Amino acid sequence: MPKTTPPDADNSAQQRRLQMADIARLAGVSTSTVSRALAGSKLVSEETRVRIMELARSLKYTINIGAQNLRMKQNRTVGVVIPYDSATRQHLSDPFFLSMLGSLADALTELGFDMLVSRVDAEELDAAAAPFDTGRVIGIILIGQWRHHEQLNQLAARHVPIVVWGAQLPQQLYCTVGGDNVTGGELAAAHLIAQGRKHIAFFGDINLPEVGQRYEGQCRALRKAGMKVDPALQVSVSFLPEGGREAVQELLRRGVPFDAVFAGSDLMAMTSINTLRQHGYEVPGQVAVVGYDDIELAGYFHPPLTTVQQPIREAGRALVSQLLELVDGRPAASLQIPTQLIVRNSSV
Amino acid sequence: MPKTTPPDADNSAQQRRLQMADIARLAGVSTSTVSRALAGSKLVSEETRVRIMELARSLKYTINIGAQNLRMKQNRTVGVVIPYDSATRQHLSDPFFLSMLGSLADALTELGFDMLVSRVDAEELDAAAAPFDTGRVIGIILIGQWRHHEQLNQLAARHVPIVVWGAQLPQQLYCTVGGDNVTGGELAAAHLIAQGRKHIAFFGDINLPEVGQRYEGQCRALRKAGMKVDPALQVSVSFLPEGGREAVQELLRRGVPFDAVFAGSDLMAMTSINTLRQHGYEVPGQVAVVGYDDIELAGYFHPPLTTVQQPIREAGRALVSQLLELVDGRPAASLQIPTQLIVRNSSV
DNA sequence: TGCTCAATTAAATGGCAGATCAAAACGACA
DNA sequence: TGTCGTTTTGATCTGCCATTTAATTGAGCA
Repeated sequence: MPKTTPPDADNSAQQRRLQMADIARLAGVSTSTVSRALAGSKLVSEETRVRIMELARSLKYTINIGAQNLRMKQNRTVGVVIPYDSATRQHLSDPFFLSMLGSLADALTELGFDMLVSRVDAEELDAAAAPFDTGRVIGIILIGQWRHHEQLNQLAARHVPIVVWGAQLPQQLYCTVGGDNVTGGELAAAHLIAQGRKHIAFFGDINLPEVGQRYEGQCRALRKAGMKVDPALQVSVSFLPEGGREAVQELLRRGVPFDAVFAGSDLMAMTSINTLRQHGYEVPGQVAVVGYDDIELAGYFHPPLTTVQQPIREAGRALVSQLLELVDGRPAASLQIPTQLIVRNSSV
Repeated sequence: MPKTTPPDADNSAQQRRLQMADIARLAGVSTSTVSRALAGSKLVSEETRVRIMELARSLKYTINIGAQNLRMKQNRTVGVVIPYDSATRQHLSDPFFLSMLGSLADALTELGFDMLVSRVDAEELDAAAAPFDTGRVIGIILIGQWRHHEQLNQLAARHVPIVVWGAQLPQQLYCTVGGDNVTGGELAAAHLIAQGRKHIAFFGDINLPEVGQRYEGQCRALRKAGMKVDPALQVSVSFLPEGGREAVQELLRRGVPFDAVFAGSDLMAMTSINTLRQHGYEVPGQVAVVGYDDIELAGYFHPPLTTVQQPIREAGRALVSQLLELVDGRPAASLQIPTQLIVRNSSV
């Protein structure tokens, strides 16, 4: 090959990103001065600082964060990891998780942090730490604990700063932030009992810590009311949208009488209602239904859905603040955020 | 506990991130060799490469991506920006946008890219380029064009690699990927006409490019059927969930007879149906309703919603591939992805 | 002239990659 | 045994883009 690519004039000229040295040259000062000026240091005179800042703004110059991070050994990016179930391919689809993502985005933006989102196979949660291991983020917020308690413990043992949205469990080394699922479940069931319902079914996979606690809450409410817990009324189904349909069908197959359903998520409640209707049941007339999460659509559903509201806004903030504690090397206690029953028409 | 934390030098030792030099020392080789080994260069023997890689893995060492990016002038992070309307505070809430986020996450993950998510005030779209200007991402995908055509043009003129989800507009300097809104609207309206509906209302802010095109599609279908377009049947309301309710109320106030509604989004269709029902209208008996987007819940609504399906999966992939074209300095044509009418019960 | 204080600069640093050159190990072959 | 060639590794130095420390300059003042 006689010639290689043109030496300079090429596309580098048209596109090369400005760097501090360029600003320095154009301003007739050294890079040190530019650096200090842009950082607002008192070591430069007011006059030159203003001059440099204006020049930078007019040229749309911004400091290269990567280089800055390298030099300062700091970083203002937080990793948000959403595990997905490789078996069911349950992706970023449940509206609740997506709302949580939004809430985190708000909380992080407010504090000037960036949000690096990634999805990992729930079976290989080790990979969740990758953005941390490679130095891209200062810590990880994981949405959805599922049943991977052990793997999460391992991450925490490795000193990966990580905060998990989910339930508190015994022997837990990592920090969780979650709603008060037991109370939430109790509120929901107590409400149904107060409405005179006698046979309250529970839909949801009670092996998942959060769902299990909600069921525990229901059982507590039943006991308090002097009613007995009937295992035949508990149907374990996945979190997938079809879950509701499957649960209703399974319940009908069992032939157990029921007059109320407490579903582990709003999505499940909605599909349950639809399926119940297809089978000729009236909601709430014959079967009262209560969901969980209070996703945005809950109020717009037909009938408007009674549900336990998850404190999304506070959750986002709490997750972030606990993570920052960990990042700073302080211990971060797990938090439980109060939940609230929102009564709408699906249960009264 | 009598003793405080163990004495020796170590939480610095335990906490300091390993770097290449450490691995080199532990492996008894030079950093050059480590670098070459981890990069898979042929200049190291198979044997030492394996040895070094195993050592690295056992120590959970990973190359510092920031430093690597700086050195190699490369980067595998893409920015995804969601504008929000500061007036209405419409946040990351419409399920459609959230699904899009999920789809992008998939498409990017598949190609080994990271996703940096941020939200910016729609009135200050300049800020959308910040993650690019600061070198954190190689380009920007913007979800939601709204009415900020001009600002987007400016960004493109600045050579910010940016791809926008939205409608193609005249004199557009930036690349868009979007559904075929005109055809989508036409399909929806033609379907309603075929069902014998005579007075089809349209709900949605037609100043938004995408919505405007959907309305245009409806008008085209009407004209083709020899029906005339009645402006009184077009109700401009925001994309907020309450939009549906407001639109129904406004339409009733106008006193125009109608027997069908084509709503600009599924969310709006759902709230419209609810409001119609409250006012004593049967859906689809008296009023047929068609939505737009085919969000996950559409099929689980009551009645299951007829809607125009947005090609989310393809959209995510297309957005990414066009962005990568731009990043590589090639021009990227705007794309329109075909849409499809999903007929369910709300309209038949 | 000597000295202090403020403003600025030169130079080192951060963690890694790549290029170059030198050194060493190894085998082959005369 | 000595020479040559090949393969593998080491040492060094520079560049990426910024920050920071120590050094330098200039002005003001006794």
